[in-house]
Parts: sequence; structure tokens; C-alpha cells
Amino acid sequence: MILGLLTRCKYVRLFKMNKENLKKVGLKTTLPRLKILQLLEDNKNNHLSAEQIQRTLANDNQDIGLATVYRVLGQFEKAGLVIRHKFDEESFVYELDRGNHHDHMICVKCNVVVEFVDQNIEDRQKEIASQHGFIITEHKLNIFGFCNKCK
Amino acid sequence: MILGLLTRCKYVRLFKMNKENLKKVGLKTTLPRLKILQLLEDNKNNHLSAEQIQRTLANDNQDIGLATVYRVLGQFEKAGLVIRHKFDEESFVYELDRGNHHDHMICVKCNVVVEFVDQNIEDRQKEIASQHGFIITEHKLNIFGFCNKCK
DNA sequence: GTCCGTGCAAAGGATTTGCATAATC
DNA sequence: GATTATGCAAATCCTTTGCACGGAC
Repeated sequence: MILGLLTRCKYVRLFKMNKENLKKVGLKTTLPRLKILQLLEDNKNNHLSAEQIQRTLANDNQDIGLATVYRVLGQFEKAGLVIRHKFDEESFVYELDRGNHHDHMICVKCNVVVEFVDQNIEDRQKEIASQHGFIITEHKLNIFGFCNKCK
Repeated sequence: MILGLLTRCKYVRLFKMNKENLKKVGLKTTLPRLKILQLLEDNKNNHLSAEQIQRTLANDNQDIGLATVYRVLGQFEKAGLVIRHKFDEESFVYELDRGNHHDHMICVKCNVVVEFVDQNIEDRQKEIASQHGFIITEHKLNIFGFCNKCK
């Protein structure tokens, strides 16, 4: 009961927040946008593809056209709400942009994603870049392997 | 004259080597394969896409179908002769596999690619992986930015 | 009521594949 | 001569786009 209440409270708050977030970036409050945003919040550890998002929402009785999913994700990316990655060579995956840069370690079997930051690695990259006269705009470090469960 | 002779010698040697390399991996010696292999040797610092390879060879009066370029590159990759990368989200680029692992720094303007290895970074990755119980199978570190000339 | 969002179907671009012809060994 | 390569066109996959309708403000 209490848990249910807390959970409900949490979602009411989340819903309001998301509504405001959308307004802030100039996007109208629509069900597809709210649902996709919420799904990304709930899946902090999974990086989802457009198709996964569509399927998941369909299972939750929210049928949203794939084109809409792509469009919404594109708008979110432009607005700085989400980040788009391409880990494998299949399709893009999306995660909420919480403003904290990090790199990724991906299980090649179950696709679980671990985020990490290592100041040492960050610093070495800057040194290497400056040695070659490069000005870094971005970097991507992806480690692939077998996670604890899959190895 | 002497230079011409040396150059010719170099190519004769290269040609023989490539012929043997192809035989070694069970591929027949054909002009498309030899030309593509040679082009990749000559472009040690550029990572070429299938289309660039086709265009370059066409300019050299070697018209090869794009499908063949893709097929040959695929066979080369399977045979361990080349490595395939996806730096931007446009198309794959290919480089000869010389067996020396390295990471890449790519100019976002002129697309020049600098290869580098940093033992420090390599070591930190292993530590991070083991902290999370991961067994690394592969990693990709790409640094993007402006090179010395383009900045 | 205006403007923006959605769904559907069609287009798009890079890569792959099927099939008949042509080359290698 | 048998087997493997090639070229062309068609197919494929994920993603984007055009257009008519419906919903937000």
C-alpha cells in the first residue's frame, strides 16, 4: 500500500517534471513523448534502440509508430535530452543525457552496458592529442567483452 | 631512371607478395583483389571507404563494380588481411591489418587519421574491466577533433 | 483556429545477395 | 573443365521523409 503510494507519487512527480522538460525545449506535451522519456528514465542501465522502445511501449498498450519514435528521439537529441550511440553495427541506441560524460563497457552476449569514467584515461587522451596538435571535440571509448554473468 | 627502376622493383616485389598473400588465404589471384590490396598498402595513413576505393581505382582505369569492392573487402576482413572501422556514421572504412593494435584520432574536417597506442590507457582499461568482472574481447577508442592543419 | 505531432507508406543510403557470365587454376 | 569471381540489378536493413489527419495550446 505504502509502496504503491510512494511509487504513484514518484510517477506523478516524474510526469510533471517531464512535462516541464518538454515545455522547456519547446516541444508540446504528447503521450508518445512522455512515454518515451519515462521509459528512458526507467531504463537507466539499458541503452535502448528505437525498435526496443516501440516494442516495450506496445507491450504496455502504447502503440506508437516507429517513425514517431525515431522523430521524437531525434528531437530529444537535438534538445540535449538524450544521447545517441552506435555500439554494434546494427542500430542506434539512446540514453538520457544526464550531463555526466562517461564511457561504455558492453557485454557482447547480453548487451548490458556499464558506464564508467577514468580521469587517467581522460588525461592521457588530452596529452596524446596535444602531442599531435589536435584539438579534441569528442571521444568515444567502448570496451566490449563478457560481463560477470555471461563469462 | 634509377628511381623508376627502384619503384618498378618495389612494385614487382609487392605484386608477388600480394599474390602469395592471396594464395595463403585461399583466394584466387584476380586483378580486383590485387589492385585493392595494393591501394590499401599505398594509403597507410588514410582509411578508405568502399566507394573511395572504387573511385580511386576508376581514376586509374580500373573499373571494378562496387559490389565486388565490398565482397573483396569482406573476404579480406574474414581472412585477417584488413580491419573494418566505422568512425563516422556514414560508411565503413578499411585499413590493412598489420597486426599492431592501435587506436585512432580522426580530424572531423579533413578526415585525416592518426594512429596511436598508449600503454597507460590500455592498462587502465584492463583494470576497469576487471573491477566490473568483465573479460575484454575488444575495445575501440576514437578521438575526434581538429588536426594541426584544420584547427 | 492555428500550429505542431502522428501514422502510414514510400523514399533513402550503405551494404549484401542472386544469377548469368567470365575468369582462374 | 571445374570451380570460384565478377558485374549488374534487385533486395535488404535501419532510418528518414511527405502527406493527410488528428491533437495540443
